[in-house]
Amino acid sequence: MTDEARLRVPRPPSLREHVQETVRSSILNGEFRPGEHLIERELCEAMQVSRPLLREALAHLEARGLIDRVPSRGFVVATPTIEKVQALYEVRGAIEALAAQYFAERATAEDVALLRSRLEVLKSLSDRPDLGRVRAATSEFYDVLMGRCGNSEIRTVLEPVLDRVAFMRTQSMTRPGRFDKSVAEIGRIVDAIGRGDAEAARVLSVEHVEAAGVSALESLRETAAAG
Amino acid sequence: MTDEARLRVPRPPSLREHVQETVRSSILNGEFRPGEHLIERELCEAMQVSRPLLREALAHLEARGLIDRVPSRGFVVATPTIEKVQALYEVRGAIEALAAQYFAERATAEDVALLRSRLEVLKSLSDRPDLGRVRAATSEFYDVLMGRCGNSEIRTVLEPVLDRVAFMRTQSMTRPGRFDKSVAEIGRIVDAIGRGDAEAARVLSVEHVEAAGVSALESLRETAAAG
DNA sequence: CTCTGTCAGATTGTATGACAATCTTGATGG
DNA sequence: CCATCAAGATTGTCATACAATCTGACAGAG
Repeated sequence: MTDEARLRVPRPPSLREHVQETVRSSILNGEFRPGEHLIERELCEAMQVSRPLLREALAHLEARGLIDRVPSRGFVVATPTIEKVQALYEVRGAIEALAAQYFAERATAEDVALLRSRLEVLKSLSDRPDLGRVRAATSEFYDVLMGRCGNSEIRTVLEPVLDRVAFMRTQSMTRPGRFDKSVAEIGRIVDAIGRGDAEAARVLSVEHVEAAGVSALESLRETAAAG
Repeated sequence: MTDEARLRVPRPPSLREHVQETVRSSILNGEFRPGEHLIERELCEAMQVSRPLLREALAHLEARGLIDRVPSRGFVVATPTIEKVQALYEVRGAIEALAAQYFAERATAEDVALLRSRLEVLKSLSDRPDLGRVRAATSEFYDVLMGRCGNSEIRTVLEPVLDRVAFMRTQSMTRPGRFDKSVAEIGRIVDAIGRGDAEAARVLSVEHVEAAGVSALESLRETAAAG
């Protein structure tokens, strides 16, 4: 396995993969709004790819829950209802707690140091919270947490969940004080991990995601009321 | 939402959906073995559908982790390694525990009664464990557990995980005594749910899936050693 | 006899164009 | 203003095509 990974020659990402990531990131950063109808011909022209290829990519994104298929109408960007967001945050809490717990139990000192360094990046952004930077730093933190917690499947399960609440997350991060609180909570989780206190890491993670969920639901209700 | 669900007129499953389910069930019941190469032209001919349509279906299954894409070689049925199965059972435990916990906290008496009836079906199979019947009954039990636990997203997250260990599960169920033990464990979970003891339901679920994982890994090691 | 290079065949990756079924929209007429 | 209908847009699906790449076999070199 080590050899396999080390000797692998990097392949250029396939065209389909590229299409998929393009649509995905367009949704994640809000370029395509929830409920928006994705018109295949338009996307094909914009990206200069064939319709079968685009539809393959969309099928992939549909399976991940990022878009919905409406019969005879095609694909629309998934709309987060209150119930769905609530449910997603509950699931996210359980899985993230598992990741934190395993990280505390299984990670090496080097892994913990890396996690700490990602946390430092987040902390350094507290002064001037640039949305793009915050997203990138958060994503890198999760990369380490999911990638080195000793359970390779947590990533495959958690990633779609994070994608589906990504838009909520950036919205709730802009709420006054939420970002600092969030970083502080994550700091306590990392501290628990550093102590090797898996149970504390687990509980703190559940609480952290719960708080994040409350914040996300608040901003969702606001925008729903405003719209 | 209630209206939406109640008023929906049943649509015939689209062709693509049908293709997808056909390939999926062929993998789940072991007709396509792990590692097997899926040749597109053959599948197209067998199902009498076009290649773009088949590839859409395969893209969907790839996103769910049931098949892997090998560059320039196409799709192969995902191979469960020891590490992956271990990791999947850990994740499954966390999510299933969440479902059981919420079921205990949120379900109505009617829901609990329905869950109990599904359990009775499982118990009734203890005498003569027919593999097909066991699978069907287990799947129906999970349908109720996931569908009525008060969190609609648990299903979307747990289902792919269950799919990916489906083959392991049927294998480990045939181990002497495992099925009866499994049913007994599930019985204790349902009892806890019936008492409204969410914490017990959670812990018992984690333990149940842990035991199931041990059994699955044992049979995986055996077949690995035999092959 | 083993290794290496090469070539044909098989298979994927991707594109084009097409057409019926269905939905939406706007116009028409009451 | 409302109901009806026709035109246009869009999806669902197909057949076909072709270059790039992989596989396996075969031939030649050491």
